[in-house]
Amino acid sequence: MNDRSANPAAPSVRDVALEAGVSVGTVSRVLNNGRVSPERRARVERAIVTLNYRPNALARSLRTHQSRTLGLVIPDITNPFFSELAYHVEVAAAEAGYWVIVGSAITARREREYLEAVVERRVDGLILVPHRRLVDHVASLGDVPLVVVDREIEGFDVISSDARGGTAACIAYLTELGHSVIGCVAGPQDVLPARQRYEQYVELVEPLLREAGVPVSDYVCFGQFDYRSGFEALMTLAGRTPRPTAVVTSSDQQAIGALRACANIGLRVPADMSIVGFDDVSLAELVEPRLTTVHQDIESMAQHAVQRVLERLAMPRDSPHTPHADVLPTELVIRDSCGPPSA
Amino acid sequence: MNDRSANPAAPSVRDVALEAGVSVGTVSRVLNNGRVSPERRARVERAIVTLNYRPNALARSLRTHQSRTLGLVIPDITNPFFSELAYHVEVAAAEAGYWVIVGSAITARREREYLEAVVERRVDGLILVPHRRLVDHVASLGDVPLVVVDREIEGFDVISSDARGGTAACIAYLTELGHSVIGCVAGPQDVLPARQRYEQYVELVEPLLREAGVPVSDYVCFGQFDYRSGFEALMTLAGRTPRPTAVVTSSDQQAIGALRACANIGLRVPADMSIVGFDDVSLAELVEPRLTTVHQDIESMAQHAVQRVLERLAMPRDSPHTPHADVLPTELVIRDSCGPPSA
DNA sequence: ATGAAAGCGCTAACAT
DNA sequence: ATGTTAGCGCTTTCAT
Repeated sequence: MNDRSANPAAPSVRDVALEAGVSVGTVSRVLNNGRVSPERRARVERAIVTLNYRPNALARSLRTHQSRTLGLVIPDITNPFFSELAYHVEVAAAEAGYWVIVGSAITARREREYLEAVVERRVDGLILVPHRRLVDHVASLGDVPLVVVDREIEGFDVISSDARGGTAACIAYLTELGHSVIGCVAGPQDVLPARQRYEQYVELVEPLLREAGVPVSDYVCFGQFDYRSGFEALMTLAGRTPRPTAVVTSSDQQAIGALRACANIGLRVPADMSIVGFDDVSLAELVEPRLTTVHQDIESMAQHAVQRVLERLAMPRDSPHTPHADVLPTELVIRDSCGPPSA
Repeated sequence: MNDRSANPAAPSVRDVALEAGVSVGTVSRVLNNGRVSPERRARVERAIVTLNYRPNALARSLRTHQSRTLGLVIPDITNPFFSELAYHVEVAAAEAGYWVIVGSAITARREREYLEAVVERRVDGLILVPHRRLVDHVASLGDVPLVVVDREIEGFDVISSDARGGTAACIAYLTELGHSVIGCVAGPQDVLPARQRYEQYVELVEPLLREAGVPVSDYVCFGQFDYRSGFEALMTLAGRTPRPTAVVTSSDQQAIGALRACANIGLRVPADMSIVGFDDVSLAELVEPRLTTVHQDIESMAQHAVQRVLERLAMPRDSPHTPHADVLPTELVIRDSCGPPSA
């Protein structure tokens, strides 16, 4: 290892002690608000300023077995849902005196690497939005307190929001408006909330479609959560006969992609086509038309996640615990992208 | 400190050595690909698996004086420009075998805290997008290699993109289209690229406006980089007489906010109003109409930043170095939000 | 209240 | 090639 990369001048407790004319123990005590006479405390503090001393968090954590750091591993920091989650997790953690290391794990392999890196860094706890359901590698992580957000892993605490309820609210709203031929842009089915949204859709819409004599399967397109999937799905759905008059999606990004597709093929929203999103990211009310969507309280999810992980970390490791599941309420936000069918 | 929060069972090199019947030195050597006989190597590797051992990165860094970690401190992870930057920095760093800790510092105070935390964690280098120009606290950080992105701090390496050139290209394009009364949504003037965009605008548009007998100051609105500022600015600008037929902005988010405002007051884009963005975040081509904007190569900025910081970190600390400034080219991407003035 | 000293988990220099 | 050991910078007994 190249030792030149060490900061040659970084002062240590020892240097501070020397400068202040006290022992290292005393320096450590002022650093940690221990009992120190005012006179010596002042001397130490002066020395700290003089030397521009900064405690080495590595050494400190090594000694105390805690880092006051949480790890957050998400699939894609570029996705507004996750970047907002990251933001709120940071804020909630900071409030409790914790830092967070976030890792954006675009692939499952990368996720595994991140998880390991973060554990090797001895974070005190872990918040994870895993890629898929079956994450065997979490088991090998040791007994770091871990909470899963927006997904589900057997045996761990999970924080999610009420996907079924949200979807049901969408469908109810649309049928009330007069729609019956309702399409669905579904998300990846190995992701829990996407599956729930899909299942709830089928449960509610299949009867309607059967009445019209068409198979539900023709009115569902599976894809990712991204814009492109929404775009492509809408192109497909718009080709069905009878053409759906409304489409529910699994993310705002899909919905915005669908909006784009409508614009491209001359379908007016909502006159010719109603679109409903999912998530209510801040962009939702800035597109044209403003998106009717299902609001997920990301801030609250973040707060619950941090609280749970801190809770786990405060209890003895071997204490028995049943995993806890928090399902946060979800709410339909009505804006401009839905209306009665024009036919 | 509460010792219960330590992982009680986390095995150490010593445990592995015991299990494998070798010395700690040998274990360390297999961990670091040193010379070890195949036979003992195998024994150690087996022990590692058996114990589910993970090296303690803290102890390792403490000993070697390097963490193979970079710190990235940005103003707001929620802003797509920065989240894309974060993503690409992570990728570029990973390629070189480095991890990155990202901190989203919404306030200047928070920025200072992050910078300190990250230095205390002994990151090998730092990439920073500072809040304001005058960041006295970076000086007190010690001599960590630091590169500044998209801003400028005296004495440090900086990576930026050609804001002036980008703005000039917008204006040229608009005048070619026939516009002369061009408004401007400016960004915070203590942020370098925002100031450059503004200055370039004034330089180019003031002569045009003077001809029309109106003061430029009436055609500029200052704000943040966010949607709301763009929205509000456009509302103001649309009230001027003569009404501008085109507006240049300082970010895509501003531009999207402006698009919204146009929709609200019944201004068609681009027929009644041309809008040009800045940044070309992935969202730009997904709004309706698709945004004509100035493309910044975020990926390239990220790569340059990582490369520079790695470079600094490889050279001896006391070696003389003139700060380097990389200004990356910028490019006008023509999509649908601009057209000739209809009047 | 303070100093001396042990030790957190690891690597690297030194012996062998 | 392998074992032994000092020490990275810190906190925390244990004496005093």
